[in-house]
Amino acid sequence: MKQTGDLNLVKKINKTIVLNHIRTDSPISRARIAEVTGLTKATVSSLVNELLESSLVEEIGAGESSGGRKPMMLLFKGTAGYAIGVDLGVHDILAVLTDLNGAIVRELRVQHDNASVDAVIAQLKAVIRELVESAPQSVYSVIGIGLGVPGICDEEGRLLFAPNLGWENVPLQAELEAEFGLPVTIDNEANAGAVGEKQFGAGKDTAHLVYVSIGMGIGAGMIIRGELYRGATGFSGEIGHISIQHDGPQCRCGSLGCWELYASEQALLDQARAELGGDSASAMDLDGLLARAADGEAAVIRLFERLGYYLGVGVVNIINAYNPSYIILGGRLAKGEKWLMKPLLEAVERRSLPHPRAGLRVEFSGLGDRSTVLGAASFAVAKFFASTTVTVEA
Amino acid sequence: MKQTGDLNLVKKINKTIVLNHIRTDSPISRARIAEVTGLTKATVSSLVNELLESSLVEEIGAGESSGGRKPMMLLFKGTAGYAIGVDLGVHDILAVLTDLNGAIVRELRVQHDNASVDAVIAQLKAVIRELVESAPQSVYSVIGIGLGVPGICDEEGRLLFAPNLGWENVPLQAELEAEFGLPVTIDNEANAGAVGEKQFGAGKDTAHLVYVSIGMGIGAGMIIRGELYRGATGFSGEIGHISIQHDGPQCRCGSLGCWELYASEQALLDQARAELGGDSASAMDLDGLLARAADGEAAVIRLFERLGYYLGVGVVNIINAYNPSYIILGGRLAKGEKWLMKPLLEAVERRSLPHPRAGLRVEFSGLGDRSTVLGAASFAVAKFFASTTVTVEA
DNA sequence: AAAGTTTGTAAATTCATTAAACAAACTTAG
DNA sequence: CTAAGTTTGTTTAATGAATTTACAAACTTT
Repeated sequence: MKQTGDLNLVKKINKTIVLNHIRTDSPISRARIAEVTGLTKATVSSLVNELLESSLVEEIGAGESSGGRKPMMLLFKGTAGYAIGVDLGVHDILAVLTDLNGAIVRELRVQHDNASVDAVIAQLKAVIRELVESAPQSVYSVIGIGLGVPGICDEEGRLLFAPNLGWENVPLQAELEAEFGLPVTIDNEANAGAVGEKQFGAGKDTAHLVYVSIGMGIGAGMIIRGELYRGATGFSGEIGHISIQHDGPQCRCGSLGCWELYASEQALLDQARAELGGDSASAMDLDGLLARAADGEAAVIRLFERLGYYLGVGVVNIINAYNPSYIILGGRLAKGEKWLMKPLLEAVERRSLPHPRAGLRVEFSGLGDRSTVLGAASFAVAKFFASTTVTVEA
Repeated sequence: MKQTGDLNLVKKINKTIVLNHIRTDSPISRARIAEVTGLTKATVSSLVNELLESSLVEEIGAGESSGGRKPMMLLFKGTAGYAIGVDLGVHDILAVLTDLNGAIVRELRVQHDNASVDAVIAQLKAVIRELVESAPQSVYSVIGIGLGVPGICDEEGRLLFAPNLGWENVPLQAELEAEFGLPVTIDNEANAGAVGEKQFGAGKDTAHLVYVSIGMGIGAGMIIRGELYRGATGFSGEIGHISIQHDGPQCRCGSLGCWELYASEQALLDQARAELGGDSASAMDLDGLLARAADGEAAVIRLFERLGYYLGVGVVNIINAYNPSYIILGGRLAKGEKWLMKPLLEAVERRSLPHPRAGLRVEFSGLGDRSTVLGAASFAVAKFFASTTVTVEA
């Protein structure tokens, strides 16, 4: 149902606007906020005072005058609370404690051998517990936990299916909420990564971006009209299973010629085994191949370059169908950027339609492997603010 | 910029809610509107009275009592104004006059031979003129014109590129606005078709649907969160140029193995020419082939069935990437539904991921070739209401 | 030092919603 | 057929957030 309007809603809307301006354009004065928002100075004053009282905003002293009274500059108080973001990987857990601005305060990485679901969950809880306990004193303390997982989730935060972990139907959200008594948000790691890039990466001012996570498989998170798009039932973004060869090899998903059979880490390893031969197993994992490419081994470099081409083929499909303004490539394979980028961009240049391509940026993530944790943390922050903020599009 | 809140906004929001309830649930009483919206009876009364004054709503007499005073039933007055929707095809123009409910009042079809851009525009104007002049007397008379075109448009309503018409850079919107002095909205025919299906087809209650228009090429209109998604720069939906064979035949777009090389009307005709041979040209257009298939000619039926398979391959890509709840197939090739549907659904069943497929419907359009005109007309209606209506999501 | 600017607050006004009360119109039970 | 209860829709007063207008404070410029 659509929400009805009343005075309370009006106040929420305007408070949100004021707060968001302080969050993005700080330091800023009351007068300047009034000017850019169209609200009157009196209204802004009143709302700012409430924000000051709730400790979400602070005054940091007078700013430069432009020929009159000096303005009192306002700052969003990121340290009024803290959020926890977790990236549950296939072999490791990366977790961060961030402030409300998304600035990382503390970071923990631990390996896990996925001996059992319970064992990993126990490790997960231990890591989160440590971050919760190390959070600085603050007004709101830890406001929530966000989690990115390598699989698909339903709306109740159950991890339905995570092929690379071998997990099915794990009620992670309920488990963690019971353990910590904090709001927990769970989503696919690609979705979290997309949000991370949108909030903290080069995609900051981008309403339509696609984050492609290239690991053992390929997944995507899509930001549409500034918001994460989850599909009708929450399962969008399985672009690894777009077929780029309709009569190609069988994929475990049941289809033929899926993109990730050509352009994922798994594909790279399979190709390396088939074509390089005779090498030790240890040199045949991703890091081994990256090292050999860095050593200048031509056959390995050719493997990466062909992978770059295949990545390009799939990226072209994204461009023509979605017309995003930014495509960000992340995940473990991003480490091969040096050899992947050129053939990828060549394929994009040659094969995508000119109109959707115009103005498009295609880049590897600048956040490295932190897109997902940061996105996950920002889920928690978003949930914290969601109860008190509303917006209306013009 | 986000819109600020004031009392005026509150009123707009609530008026929109009340009007939309009357539009969708009529006949309905004031008391019932208050009950379902959560607004007080007093507020509803006041807003309804304004709607009555603006002639958008009418009272149609007392309804059934359930043990008290009889309710006065309200109806949306669809005949308070009229809209014009036009589908500019490659060989013909289909235009309708609808009331504000989208009910077709009059329909015109004319052929055009595309002798020149100006000649077609002249025909277009003549058709629209006739519909404008035949519109019944009403409070708001004709409120706008919507146009679906076989090509891509920019935000100023210029038809940038229409390969099958051979047009480039035609400022259609400006031309028509100057001619008729009415608001004109122009968009791709697939986008208009998607809106038509969403408003008037089987996709009524669907927030996420994809309309696939299969003609000489293949295009898509995507409804996301109940709204048409146009991409970052307005060029989304070119799914005909998703490659389903990365090393396949050259497409005129520059890529290889594009879906529409396998699954469009053009593809069918090409395949028929290559494989059937020795037939008269007249039996080689779509209608000819449909007739031959209807006659039971096995070779032709096999052609349609193979096309159905290829359609299925592309539909699977849509399912895995978007996770829509409804995929509607329209366009000229929809006439071949009888032979296309089975292999298409088989491919979907076998190749798409179970989670995104769950609950999905894949159907040929029930609106026939009217999806686009109806959607175009509803652009005009939407624009008419846009100035006075606002909504906020819960 | 005087004049002009800019910032931020204060007081009075506006206006759409809500809450409460009520009149009108109707059904039903005895 | 009357009295009681229900439902509809309007009226009235209260609420509260934004706006308008005015103004004091603080600063720069001439």
